[in-house]
Amino acid sequence: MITVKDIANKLGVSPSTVTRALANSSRISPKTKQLVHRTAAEMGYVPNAAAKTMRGKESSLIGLLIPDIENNFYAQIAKAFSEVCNSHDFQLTLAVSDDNPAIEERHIRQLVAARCAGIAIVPTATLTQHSVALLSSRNTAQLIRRNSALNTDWYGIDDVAALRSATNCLLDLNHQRIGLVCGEPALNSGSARYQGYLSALQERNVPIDPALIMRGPPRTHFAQAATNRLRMLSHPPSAIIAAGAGLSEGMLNAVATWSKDDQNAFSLIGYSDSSAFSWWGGSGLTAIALPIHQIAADLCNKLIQLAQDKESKFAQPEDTLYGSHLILRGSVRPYKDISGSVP
Amino acid sequence: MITVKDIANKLGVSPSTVTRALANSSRISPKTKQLVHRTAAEMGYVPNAAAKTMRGKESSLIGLLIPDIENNFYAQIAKAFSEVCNSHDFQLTLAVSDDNPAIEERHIRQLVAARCAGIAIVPTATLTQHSVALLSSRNTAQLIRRNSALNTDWYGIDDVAALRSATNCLLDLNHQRIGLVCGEPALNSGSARYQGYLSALQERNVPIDPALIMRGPPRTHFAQAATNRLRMLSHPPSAIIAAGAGLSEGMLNAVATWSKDDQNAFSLIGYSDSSAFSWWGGSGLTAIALPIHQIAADLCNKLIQLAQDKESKFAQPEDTLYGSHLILRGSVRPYKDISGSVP
DNA sequence: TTTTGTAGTGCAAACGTTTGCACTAAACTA
DNA sequence: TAGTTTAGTGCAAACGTTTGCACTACAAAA
Repeated sequence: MITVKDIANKLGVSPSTVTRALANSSRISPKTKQLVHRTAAEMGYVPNAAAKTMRGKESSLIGLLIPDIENNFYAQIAKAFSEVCNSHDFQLTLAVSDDNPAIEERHIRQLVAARCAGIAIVPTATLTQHSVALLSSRNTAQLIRRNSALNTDWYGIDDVAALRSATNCLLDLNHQRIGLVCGEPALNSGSARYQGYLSALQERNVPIDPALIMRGPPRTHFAQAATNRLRMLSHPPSAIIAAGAGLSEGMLNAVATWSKDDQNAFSLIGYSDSSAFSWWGGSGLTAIALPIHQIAADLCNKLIQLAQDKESKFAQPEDTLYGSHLILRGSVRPYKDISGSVP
Repeated sequence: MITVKDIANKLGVSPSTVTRALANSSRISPKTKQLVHRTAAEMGYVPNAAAKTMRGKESSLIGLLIPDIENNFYAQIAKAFSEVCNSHDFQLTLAVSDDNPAIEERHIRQLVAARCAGIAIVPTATLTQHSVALLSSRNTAQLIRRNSALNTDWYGIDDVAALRSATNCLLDLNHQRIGLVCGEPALNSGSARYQGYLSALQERNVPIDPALIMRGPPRTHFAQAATNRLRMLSHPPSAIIAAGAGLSEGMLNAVATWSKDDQNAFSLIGYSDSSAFSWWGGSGLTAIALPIHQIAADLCNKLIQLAQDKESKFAQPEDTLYGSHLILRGSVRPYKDISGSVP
């Protein structure tokens, strides 16, 4: 591989002149600059990022650590990061934790070893102590989920409002028994969504049936099982809300195995809209739509800004909340009592 | 940040002893090893990957360059890469080209600058000359698409067979006019899929109507427009095959805007199965299923192996083909002539 | 006792880039 | 003319890790 030294030798100048010319320093004569640039291009010079990192203390890598990449929600985040990184000449490293704290720690160690300029993380509910320690002195920000052990910026959704509006939508259509598939209490996102659901019911004095509330790990598998359990209840709900991106996937996987009649017996609401939801079931899946691209892009920009501004590094961490809105599709229908007790 | 030198100073030994101890060299006494390991952990030492790269000539990064990440097909690839990289202590850097050769070149330059141990690429149809030159001396492999300007291994699908079987499936159900939404001729994948379609028709002596064949860039937008054009034909097809992952997305986006009657008037086949396809339209989308996780994992393993075995580096590039199978769902129905000309 | 072997450790160089400082030569200023 | 500035360039050190070579003890062999 060609190095600055090779270019310098070929041109009979010193390596420093070459670097400065390539960096467009004002202290190099225009002729020299042009010559260096041309020669570098001719020789196929590509700077060595590792060497640059060595001197500068930090690489131009931005780390993104997410639980899943197959889920469209996280894919959208990755897309936004890719775009922002590219436009600022940073490079994206993707790490997938599969919601496993051990794998997560492994990835964090790698990201720190790479001296990433910034790290964005959707943390698991139970970050290991090592993970916390590794991240503590680095430029880090949390996305969607917020782990209080991490003293960082957080970019998230106003989930209380999001779930309240989803629940209200169903209440407006006379649903009274609304199933909720939700993240476990250890997840702040799960708790906020749960609170939103609860408060909507309470405001209307609708009785709360704990049997309708399924809380567990934010995984597809759990949601699939939970959704099937809701269906099998002796007194089942008439509607189900999946309060998470992975959970929505699980819910839909479950429903896909049901009979047509059963499918029609439940109104459904998913979390984080995706284009696949508009195809769903012929009439589409009603879903909570999030400005997720915007959130991810904002966060990525913030990380890059923090990496570049040495001063702003000592600012207090802030929380940034984003709103959401409901997209109504065919999966939500007005409740009709089929028991016959009321005309 | 803690360095080996810091550990060495604290212990009163030399940096080389520390490195060797951490690397479990047989030439270090067990006591020293244990001491060093403990001290390193206590001090929170995390090795500097850049320094390691400097010495070793190569980083432990694996670059993955794909056209899109929101499409489930590519997300599955990224997932497989993430898993394999993690299990071999490599790190994944993700680059999204959006099928734009200029962005692609930019990313390639970054990947080369990072001295990636291996680069996997789903190339655009028209790689720039610079891109080709940058990749020429690096450990590279192509995935799915194959650009002949790149003299590398290729891991792809037997697309002729895949499209032949999809087309035959429709012919078996008496469809005669089958629309094809396909990648442009400059893409080898597009050409192979086109050939598969053609050969199936020819083998049964079914007339080929060029109006039914839409070839263009492998983008969602193109496919959406093309699908809408097929519907508007004065003599429209009774079935449509989307011969690409992005193209399937476009086709479904188009169909989602149609009337229920029109939706039922067309049998549909998508490319690269995903869980969302099983939800599609209530009865599911028939699709060509690919062992994409396996393909991506195999390729990633190969890249890592090549990066580690110095000898195998000079082997001739090979093509590896994978089979596919059709998953039948409700979107494909037998053809019924509704013109009334035949009973 | 001398020689040979070996276990354990240290020294120093190298990887490629950047940058503070020093230097030269030419162009000004007084 | 002598002193001062300025433009342009070079020298050398530093970043953190690894590794070939050299070195010191001490043990085993002759």
